[in-house]
Amino acid sequence: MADVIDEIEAAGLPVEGERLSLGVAARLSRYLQVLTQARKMGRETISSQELSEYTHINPTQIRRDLSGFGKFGKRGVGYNVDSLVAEIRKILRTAGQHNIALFGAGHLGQAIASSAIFADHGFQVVAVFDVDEEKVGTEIGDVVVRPLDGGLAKVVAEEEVVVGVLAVPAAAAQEVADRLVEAGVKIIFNYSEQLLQVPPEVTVHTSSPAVDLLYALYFYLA
Amino acid sequence: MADVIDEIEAAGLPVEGERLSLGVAARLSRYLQVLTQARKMGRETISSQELSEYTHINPTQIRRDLSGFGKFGKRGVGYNVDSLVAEIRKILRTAGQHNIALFGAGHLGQAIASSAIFADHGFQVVAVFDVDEEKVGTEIGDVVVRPLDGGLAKVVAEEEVVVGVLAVPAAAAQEVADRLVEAGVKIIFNYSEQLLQVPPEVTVHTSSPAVDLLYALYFYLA
DNA sequence: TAGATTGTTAATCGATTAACAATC
DNA sequence: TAGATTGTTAATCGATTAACAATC
Repeated sequence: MADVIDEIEAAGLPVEGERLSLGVAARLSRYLQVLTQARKMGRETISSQELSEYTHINPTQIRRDLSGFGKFGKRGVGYNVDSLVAEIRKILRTAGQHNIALFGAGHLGQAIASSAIFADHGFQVVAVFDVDEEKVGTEIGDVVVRPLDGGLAKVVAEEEVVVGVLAVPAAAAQEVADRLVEAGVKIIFNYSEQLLQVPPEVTVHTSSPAVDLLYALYFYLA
Repeated sequence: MADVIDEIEAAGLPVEGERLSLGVAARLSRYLQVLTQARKMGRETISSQELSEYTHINPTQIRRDLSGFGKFGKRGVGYNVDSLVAEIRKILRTAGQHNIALFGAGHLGQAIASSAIFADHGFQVVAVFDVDEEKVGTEIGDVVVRPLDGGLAKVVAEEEVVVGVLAVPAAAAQEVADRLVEAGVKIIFNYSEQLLQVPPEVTVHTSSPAVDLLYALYFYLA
């Protein structure tokens, strides 16, 4: 049996139950976003060619990624949007609901809280924190803004928060990160420019639109 | 001479004047962001190990990327932050100033306009457009909000706008994209969830924080 | 049937990694 | 000198691409 798995792996194909490679997981996430949006637009099927146009990922790569997990497409037609969404969610094991705590109720925080993009992928903002006393007590979405020291650890535990999103000024980001680490949060999403220091078991994702722009510009200018 | 270049290329090293590979350009952009921030924090040198912690890119990969363009580091010490910023900007040919037009003066638009992240990398918001008549005429940063049909093509030409940033609702994104294409803008940065249709010479970058989150979550849950 | 698109192969290219001498 | 970190090699692994038979 181990021989068979070795053989499958040698062929470069993903194995059920195995951890996905970084690249495959990243690409599947991108397919999922396009599919989710295509579904909203009423699309029933989509081809690897179209997925490629929206993700800038090679169509052969897309077919290869997907065919590793099953025969999801129909030749001559493409992939059924609904069923492919379900399949990828199964593969990524993110079919459920995940709770987020948001820090910062300024423009960025309000933009995030009111964006559909998190909700579309099963993320729900269950708590918002801000240091500004004028903002504390106001409502964002249907969540009341709490003071920063308003029982963060308790909220994380009770609401099963798995992700902390930082939409605070750079100067405040490290302190909030420290509190999140202390409360046991393992994933931090950093929208500030601040470089964060965290223990190795915590993952920080820094969102950097300007970096993407530099990169796009290079190919435009060159 | 061509033989020498062939040999260098065969060794996998970048050649002066050649177009960078997608991967190298993307990674250099990320190094640049971390270096920019490290400089703000008063750091004078940084090691490949530290760059790796902030970018999640392998330290050997980082040294390899950089050594392809010159010997920028000091053994036992690391890289000088200031000079490495200058070197990478030279390599990416993005040392200059680039102008942006922003669409949408809501929470997201205001967050973008007031963020330091674009400014840090030489991008300047030179015009803001919005359909909302109440917002038209107000100031964001030091730019007055214009009506959406307020001479977009003229602004693009006169202010040398190279990038259009969409911070509008999904329903409005395609129309703005069409107008940008018509005005000759070749790079569109899309913060809405909308999948945009554009001609092949135009590049769309869709910023998708939720996608990054899905991806991070996969490794946390698995 | 004709056209389109998947699933898959095979060949190439670029990324990743460990290891270590060179050297600050 | 001792410790740290670069620059570079070599070996492996994963991504990319073209091509095309299978089949809807």
